[in-house]
Amino acid sequence: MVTLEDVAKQAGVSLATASRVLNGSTRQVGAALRARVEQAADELGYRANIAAQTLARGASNVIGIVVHDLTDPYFAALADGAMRAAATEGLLVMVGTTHRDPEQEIAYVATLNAQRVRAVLLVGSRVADPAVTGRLRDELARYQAGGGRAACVGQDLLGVDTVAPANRQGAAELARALADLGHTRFAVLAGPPHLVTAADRCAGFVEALEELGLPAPQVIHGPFDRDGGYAAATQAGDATCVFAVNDVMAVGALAAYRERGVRVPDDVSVAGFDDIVTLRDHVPALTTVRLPLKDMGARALELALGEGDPVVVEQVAGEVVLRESVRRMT
Amino acid sequence: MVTLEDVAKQAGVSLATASRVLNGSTRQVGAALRARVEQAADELGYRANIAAQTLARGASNVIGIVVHDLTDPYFAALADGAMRAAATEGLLVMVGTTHRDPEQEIAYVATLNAQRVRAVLLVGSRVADPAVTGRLRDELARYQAGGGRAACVGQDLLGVDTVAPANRQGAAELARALADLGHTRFAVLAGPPHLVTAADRCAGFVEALEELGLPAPQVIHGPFDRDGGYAAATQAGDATCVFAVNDVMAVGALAAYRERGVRVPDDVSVAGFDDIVTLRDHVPALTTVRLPLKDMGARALELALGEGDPVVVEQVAGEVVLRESVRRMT
DNA sequence: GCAGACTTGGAAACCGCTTTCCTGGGAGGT
DNA sequence: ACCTCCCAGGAAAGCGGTTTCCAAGTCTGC
Repeated sequence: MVTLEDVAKQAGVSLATASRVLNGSTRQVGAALRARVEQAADELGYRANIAAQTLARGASNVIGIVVHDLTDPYFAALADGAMRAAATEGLLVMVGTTHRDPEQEIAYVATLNAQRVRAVLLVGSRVADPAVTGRLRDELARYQAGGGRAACVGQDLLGVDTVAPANRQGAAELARALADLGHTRFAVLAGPPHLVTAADRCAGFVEALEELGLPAPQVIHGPFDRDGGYAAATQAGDATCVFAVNDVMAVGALAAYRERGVRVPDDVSVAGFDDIVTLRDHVPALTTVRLPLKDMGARALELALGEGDPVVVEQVAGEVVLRESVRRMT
Repeated sequence: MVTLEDVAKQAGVSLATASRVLNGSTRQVGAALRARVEQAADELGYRANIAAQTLARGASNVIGIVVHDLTDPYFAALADGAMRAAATEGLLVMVGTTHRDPEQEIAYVATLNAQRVRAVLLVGSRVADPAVTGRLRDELARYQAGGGRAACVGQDLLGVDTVAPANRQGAAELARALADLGHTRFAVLAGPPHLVTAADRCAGFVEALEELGLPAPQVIHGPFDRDGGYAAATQAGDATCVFAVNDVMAVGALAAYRERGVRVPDDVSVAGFDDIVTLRDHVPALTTVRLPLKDMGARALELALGEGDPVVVEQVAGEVVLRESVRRMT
């Protein structure tokens, strides 16, 4: 590989001058030398070694993003938002997928720490297990002790800047909207009990129904994905309206109903949560709670990059979007 | 940050010994010292500085993946496949999204080169513009001249190892399958004319029809995305069967028909290409050509990591999947 | 009990770049 | 004309590791 020294030699200047010309500096370099250096670099096809720069400068321009699964459009949208924001800041992005394995998440934070990345973004829902969360917090603390910055999208469980969707409120609003339509018997496809996002959405929904004086819904736990929604839907009893705690599960539920000849929304209404863009053409169109995922990703990056010493927790409100997957009763 | 020197000092050993204990080496270290070093590292919370390691070792364990758009499930699946493969190799992944801007793609390759990444994967369709492709090739050549490895998923345009979906054949098979169902009047929602993937799929389809002695289809160009499919569908004439060159466009087309009250497949049949997983619950279920996207991503990484000096180009066959979005005529 | 072969630990060179510090020369002030 | 100040250019000291090369010790075999 061509090094800066090669360029300097070819241009007949010192290393320092070559560095100042090519890799940015506050110092001026005379026009003549500048031209010679640039020409030499061009002829030789010089590319600065970023590892060396990072080492010398003591700061890198890489950020790390940790998500569960890139093929899940929810994470893809969040990651995309963060990546676009990173690009405008001239930052490079390292992406890690954990496939929901907390150990992987911890390992990834350690690695990003080793990379001395400028910031790390933890995206997605975490389990409430204090042992695992504790170790993740330790690893993050270690990273932050070394000057690293971190932010997270999801719950405020980690003691870092957080962009938190207002899961409880969103679910509660949805519940009220559905009750407004005349529904009284509900089921919740609630996802895993220990997953905080899922639990919050479920709780918000249940509480809102309680406040309205409606009977408690049937709560069915299961995996947080499409197949989980599918399976849970087959267990739902005589509810007139089913709330899946995320859109992907709702789609699974719709598939289950379709296969069994249960008409949506005629026989049963279905609602989800997130408003995944890829699903906007789904039939029937899904009633859901819209979250501004891209903005949330971008905002998380902003928080991570910011100086703010006190830990910031931003609630992001969702917006209930009624579509054809629910019907008015009576 | 805690450095190796801090650890060595705390353990009362030399830098060399500490390095050998903590960061892997062929050399043995005595059990007593080893234990002291490990304890010191643990107490101090030492994390090796990867930038320094990369510099010293002259090799990094990072690979770069360049995709157009992570929120497009096609790229997400490909990237996911590659990332899973990378994880099993213990490699870190740097992901860049270009949003279809060729300049960004070139810039990203330059940056990955500067990072001295082990390999770079270019994923996705490229435009046929020789000027742009030439510059990308130059940048890649420069990278490879420095010992870098590259592979690409898409067309064999770059002179690097390539995993290429058999677009022509897949489209041709699809055409024959549709003709078998009795269709004779076709339209192709063909995407941008200069996009090689789109052009190949269109050409394969058109040629197959020609071979069958059927009339040439109406070819409608437009963007390669959902809205492109939507717009193109509104321009389709009296075809009984519409082929969108990718699934996302097909979904757009289905949306357009739905809005206009055109029934699919009763009034018109629709087929796509890719078999995007997220769309498997779409209604009506989409007839398409299945591509093993995850495997392709993984395979591309394998090729990039491999030693093989001669450039490998692997064709990956697609499989026609007939679903309810098409009907039998007669 | 001793020469020679292996091991183990440490000193120091090196990876490629940034940046501080120093030097010499030209500009500006009086 | 002299002195100061400023600025462009270069030498060299890091940044945090790895690895080569030595030296000293430990084992073996006879």
